Amino acid sequence: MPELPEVEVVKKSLLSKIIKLKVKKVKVKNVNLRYKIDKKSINSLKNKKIISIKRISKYLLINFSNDITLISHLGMTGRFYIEEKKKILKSSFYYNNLTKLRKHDHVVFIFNNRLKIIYNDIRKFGFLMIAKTSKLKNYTSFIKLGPDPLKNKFNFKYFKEKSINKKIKIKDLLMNQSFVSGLGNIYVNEILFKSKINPYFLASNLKDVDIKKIVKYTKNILLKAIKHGGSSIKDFHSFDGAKGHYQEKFYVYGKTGLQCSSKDCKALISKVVISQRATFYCPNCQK
DNA sequence: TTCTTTGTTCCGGA
DNA sequence: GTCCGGAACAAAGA
Repeated sequence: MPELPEVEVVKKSLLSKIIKLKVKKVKVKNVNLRYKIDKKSINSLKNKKIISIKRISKYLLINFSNDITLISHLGMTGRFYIEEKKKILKSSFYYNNLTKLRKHDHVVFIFNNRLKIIYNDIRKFGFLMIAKTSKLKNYTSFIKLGPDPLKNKFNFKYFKEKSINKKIKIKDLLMNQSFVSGLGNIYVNEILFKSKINPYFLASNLKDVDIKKIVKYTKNILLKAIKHGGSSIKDFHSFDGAKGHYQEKFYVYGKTGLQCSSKDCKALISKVVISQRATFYCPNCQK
């Protein structure tokens, strides 16, 4: 389930492989993702060069020449993978052969050096969309996003001001993308565990010291996850098929009934549901 | 067949 | 008008 660290890892992989390449062809096998793919607009990528690749929250932005940007959100199970040329094939065969596609491959981008990038999405909750680079700031999904948790703007002062009147559970606040953008269920569970705060605790009741801990561990955990290539649970693999390894560092996510990892704590990790999301915590450490 | 999974949006009540 | 909780939605696998 791609959250900020996973999207950042995908961004870095894409940067290392396709920056400055030119699109030779786009093949759309299935238009029915979260939002229907507009074939005409996605075909406008043909002969355009990749200028830069960025991440906003959990969105991936691939900027092409001629003011075109491909916006992508991986949803639950979206991923990009790479297929490099293995042997010399007749180009007509190479560019048209779709028989080798795997199940749930939906879109194939073929570049001028014959490299292929394939978008695969089992649940089809992700999407690909074309926008004008110069108009990205007007894109409605971006307008309401809160600060990126890794940026300086996400700090104690911001958190305090925004949470002081929020009579909602701290877990719900961290999950709210207009408060801070990029966190998802997995990392919020982990952040609250490290901060020793109960997920049900009301945001307005947090003490300064609690807020400082949350801000610190948010950045800390995300950076560590990025360093480990993200978390490969369910369907996330990085670009070249390699898995991320941060899931091996989880303290509470998916650890129901296992002993808490804190020193000298014998409590078992609880699983409850908050806002229809699985929530894991240590009832002893997170009071 | 039913349940689980996630981010986002919408609706109703306070 | 604002805030908050809950439900709905997308699709597929176990």
